[in-house]
Amino acid sequence: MGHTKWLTDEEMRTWMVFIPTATLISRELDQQLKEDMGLSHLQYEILIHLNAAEHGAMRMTELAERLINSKSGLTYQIGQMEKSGLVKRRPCEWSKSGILAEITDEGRATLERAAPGHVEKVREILIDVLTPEERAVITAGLGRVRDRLIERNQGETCW
Amino acid sequence: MGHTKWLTDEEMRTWMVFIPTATLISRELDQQLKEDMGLSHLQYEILIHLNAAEHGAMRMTELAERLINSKSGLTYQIGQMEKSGLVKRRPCEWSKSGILAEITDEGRATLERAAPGHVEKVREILIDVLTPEERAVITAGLGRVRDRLIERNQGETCW
DNA sequence: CCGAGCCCGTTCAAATTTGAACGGCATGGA
DNA sequence: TCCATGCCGTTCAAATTTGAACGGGCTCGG
Repeated sequence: MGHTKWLTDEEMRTWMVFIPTATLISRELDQQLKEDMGLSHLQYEILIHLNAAEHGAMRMTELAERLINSKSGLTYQIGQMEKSGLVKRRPCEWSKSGILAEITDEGRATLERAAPGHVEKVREILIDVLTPEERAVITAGLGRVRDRLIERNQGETCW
Repeated sequence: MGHTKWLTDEEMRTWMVFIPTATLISRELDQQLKEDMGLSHLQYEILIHLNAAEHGAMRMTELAERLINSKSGLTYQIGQMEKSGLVKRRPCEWSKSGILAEITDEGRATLERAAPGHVEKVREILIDVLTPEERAVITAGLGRVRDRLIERNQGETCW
């Protein structure tokens, strides 16, 4: 505990580049989705996850975990999206206390319309700016970082 | 514009790893700072920037830009931190309408107490999980991504 | 001198996020 | 059977964030 192992210049550069980049990317995507389709990035992600799930439905808690979101935050957003007709709630058959969030046809249609612009933006600001080699390294390295963080958070119930 | 250039599997993997990792890291740091020192990550960053600035002071708008934050959001947070005594406001001498946010002694002391734990966490969750080679690639690649985003946002006044 | 336009930081209302607490339901051991 | 415990999704109040609008001061062209 006595001595802090400070970051070297090289380490500091990595760190100083990571957060701002992530913030900028997030901001950019949010803005694009909002302008084009009136969706927040979170809402878009919700649609993506539900669309990919079997039967287009997923349980609230599981969805929250996948999205790395708080349960209450998800409740709120699903509420909003239900109002917009992108999603609907349905009781879960096999677990009486569970609730399924299910994507509607309108939700799928919205997603289809939103996807091209979103993907294009992702390419433009991130993917196409990196070389395949860089992408490979980033995928491997950050993948490891992510897995550790997920693993470590296993024990905790939720937020 | 007919055809969307979708992401390949390899590209998709990069993308699917990036946002969750950033989210998890951000969450983790927020939590650690909050628990240890009652600071949000934004507040910590504000202290870092002010501490590094000449005279420990910076103009609101410039600070907001550096932090990639909205002006109104910064006004709010500086207000909070002023209440806590970490920061104070001071009129800007050379530009009558400007205001300087200045770190206080208490702010510096808080930062000093907060830094070791923060750095340790950054190491633990990101830096030490990556090899030096990975860090080099990430710094270069994401640095380019960041610079492009900043450049592109030059024209816009603010948020 | 005057007014248009700009930058500054703030204000405001609305939207969102957060975390703690709650009620419903299920499970397992006493 | 009965209660402790745990998970589920929701609710609630408080904190924060967002974006538009505002008032003040400055500068430049008329």
